[in-house]
Amino acid sequence: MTVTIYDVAREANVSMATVSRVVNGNQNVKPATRKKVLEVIERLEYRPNAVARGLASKKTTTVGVIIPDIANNVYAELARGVEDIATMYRYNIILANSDQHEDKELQLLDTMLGKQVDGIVMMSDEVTEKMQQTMDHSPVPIVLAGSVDESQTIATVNIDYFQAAYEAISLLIQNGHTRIGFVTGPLSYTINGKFKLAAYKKALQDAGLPIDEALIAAEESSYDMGLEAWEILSALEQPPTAYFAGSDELAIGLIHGAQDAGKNVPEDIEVISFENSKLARMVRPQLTSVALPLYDIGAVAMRLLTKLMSKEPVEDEAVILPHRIEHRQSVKSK
Amino acid sequence: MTVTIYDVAREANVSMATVSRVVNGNQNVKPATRKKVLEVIERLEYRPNAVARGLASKKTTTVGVIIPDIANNVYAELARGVEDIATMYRYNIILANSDQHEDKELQLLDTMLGKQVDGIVMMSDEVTEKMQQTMDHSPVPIVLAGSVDESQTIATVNIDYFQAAYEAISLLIQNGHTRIGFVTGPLSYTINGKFKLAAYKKALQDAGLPIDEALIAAEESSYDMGLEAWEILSALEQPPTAYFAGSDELAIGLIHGAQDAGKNVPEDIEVISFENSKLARMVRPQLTSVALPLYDIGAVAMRLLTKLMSKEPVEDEAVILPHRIEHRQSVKSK
DNA sequence: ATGAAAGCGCTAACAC
DNA sequence: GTGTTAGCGCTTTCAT
Repeated sequence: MTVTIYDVAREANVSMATVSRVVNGNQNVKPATRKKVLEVIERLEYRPNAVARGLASKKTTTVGVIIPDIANNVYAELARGVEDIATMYRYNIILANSDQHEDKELQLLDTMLGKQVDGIVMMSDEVTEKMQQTMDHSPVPIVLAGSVDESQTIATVNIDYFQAAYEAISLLIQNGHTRIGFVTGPLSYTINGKFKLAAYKKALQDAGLPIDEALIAAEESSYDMGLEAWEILSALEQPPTAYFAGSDELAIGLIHGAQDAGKNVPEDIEVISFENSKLARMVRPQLTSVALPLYDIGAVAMRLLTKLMSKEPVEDEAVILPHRIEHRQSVKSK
Repeated sequence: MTVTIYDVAREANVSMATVSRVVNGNQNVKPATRKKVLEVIERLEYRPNAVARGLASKKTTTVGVIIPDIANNVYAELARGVEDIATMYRYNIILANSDQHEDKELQLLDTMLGKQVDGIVMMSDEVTEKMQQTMDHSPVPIVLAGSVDESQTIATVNIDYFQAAYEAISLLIQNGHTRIGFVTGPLSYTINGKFKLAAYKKALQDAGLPIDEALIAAEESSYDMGLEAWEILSALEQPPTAYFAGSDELAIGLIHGAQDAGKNVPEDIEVISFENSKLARMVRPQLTSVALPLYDIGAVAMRLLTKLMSKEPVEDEAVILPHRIEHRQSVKSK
C-alpha cells in the first residue's frame, strides 16, 4: 500500500540503512548511490514516516504550544512568533487552547508529553504551584512565554511589566492628573496583580498621590468591560481624569464610554493602554500605549526552547525583552 | 528511564496485552485485574507513548490545520472552531501558517502527511490546480474550510458568498445609492473575484445601474488599504456615496477616511462590511455587516472531518452554512 | 561506503 | 479473560 523505506531499498538495490542515510543527509554515501536512491524515492513517491522515525530516534521535531485562546489577538500574535521560529528550525507545532483553566492546562501538558513533543512553549496568566511542579518534572524542556513563574525555576521570556506600567502611569501623573483610574483584567493574573497594580500604587506613592481603591476596576479584559468601567468610575463623586488600561480593548471601551458621554479624549480625559496591537491605530483618537512585543516574546521563547532542546548552554533562562511606549493621541504630549 | 507498558506488565504480573487493554478501555478485563493494573500505572506514573501507539495502530489522533495566518483574526476564529471540535473528539491539532503561498501550502501538506495526521483541515483563499491534485491524492481525508474548491472534488464548508454579498449590495441600492464603491482584498482570491465581485455586478445590473470599474478597489484587506481606498475613490469626479467593504478592517478604514474628511457615516456615506468580527462593535458608528460565521465554519469542517476519518457516510461533502446581515449603524435603516 | 540486525513502545490478531 | 507473538517503519550501532 504505502511505500516504505524497505521498498525503496529493494528497488535501488541497497540496504535500508543506506536509504536512511540519504534521506537524513548523511555524508557517508557515495554520490552515485545517493543519486540512484534519490531517483527511486522520486519514482516511488516515497515519503518518510515521521511516526516510525520518531519512535526509533526518540525525537518528533514537534513542539507543544499551550495558550489560553487562539482567537484572542494577544495570544495569536504570540503563537505566530512561536510558529515562525519553529518553522525556521524545522519543528511543527501542536497547538491547544487552555482557556486559562488549570485542569485543562495540566491535562494538555500530559497529552503533549504523551505525544512525545520535543519541548513545550506555554502561556499562562496564572502559573499555579501544581503547574510549576508538573513543569519541573517534565522530561522535555518547557519555556513560559509572556507568563511569570514566581518560583523562578522555569525558563521564561517577558518584558519588565512593572517598569513598563510604572512609566505609563508616570506619564499620566506628569500630565497633572491626580485621580487616575486603573482598569485591567483579573488581579489574580500575575501580571495584573503583581506588576501593573503594584506599579500603579508605587507611581502614585512616589508622586505623593493618595491611592483610592475606588479607582481600581479589575475584572475582565474586554471592550464591554471598558465601557462598563467608564460607567462606574465616571459616576464617582470625584471621577478619574485619566485612565490606565490594561489592554487595547479596555482602552477603546473606556474611550467610547467617554465620547458617548460627550467628553473629548485626550482634552478632557486621557487614556494610556498596555498592549499596542494593531487596534491601537484603528480608533480615534489613536491609542498611546505601552508596546507589548507579543510576537517577539513568542519568537524568543521558541528560540530559547530550541537551545534547551539541543542542550546548548543558555546564558539566562529568564529573558527580559525591552519595551517602549508608543506615543499617539490618547495622551496629550507635553 | 521512562516507564513503558512492559514495566507496568511486569509489576502487575500480567502481560503487555492486558495493560494495553486497560489503557484502551477494552471491556475484556476482569475488574480485579483492571484495578491492579491501574494501581501500578498510577504508582509508576506510566504515560502511554503516543508515537509507538501511532506506529502500531496507524492512527495518530492528530489532524493538520493549515491556514494563511493565525495572527489574523479571521483565521484565528476559524482555527478556534476547529480546535474546539477536535478536542471534543480527542484529536490534537498541528497548526501551520501558509501565508497563502502555494509552495508553502504544498510543502505543509507533505509534512503533515509525513507526520501521519489522520486528516487535514485547510483554509486557502486560492485553491490552485496543483493543490487540488495533491489533495485528491491524499491518503487521508481533507476538508476545506471557508475556501472554495472550484473542482468540486474536495469536501468543503462555506456560506453562500454570492448570495450574501448580493444581499449586502442590494441593501445599499435600496437605500437609493447609485454609485457604490467595491473595496476588497485581491480578486485572485476566489471569494473576492468569483463571488463578491460577481454579486456586486449582478446586483447593480439587476437594479439597472451601470458598472463603473473606477469604483472597484481590490488590493489588500487591511485598515490602511481602507483608508487608501477612501482617498482614491472619494477623489473621483463622481465619488461613491456608499461602500461595500470586504472585511471589517477595510470598512473601518473607509469610515475613518470619510470621518477625517468631515463626512458623517451613515448620513453622508454608508458602508456595509463583510465579516462581523468583534471589531464591528468597536467603532463608531458600529458596523452593519454580513455575518461570516468563521467559528462555525471551522467547527463544522472539523466535525465533517471526523466523519470522513471514521468512514461514516456523509450526506453532503459541500456544506453551506446559513448567513445573515447584522444591522447596526453604518447603514441607515429604512 | 554499505549492510545486517537489534530495537523503539505499542497494537492486534490469534491462541488458550 | 489473558498471554504470545508478530509486526508497524524507521534509526542506529556494529561489522565489514
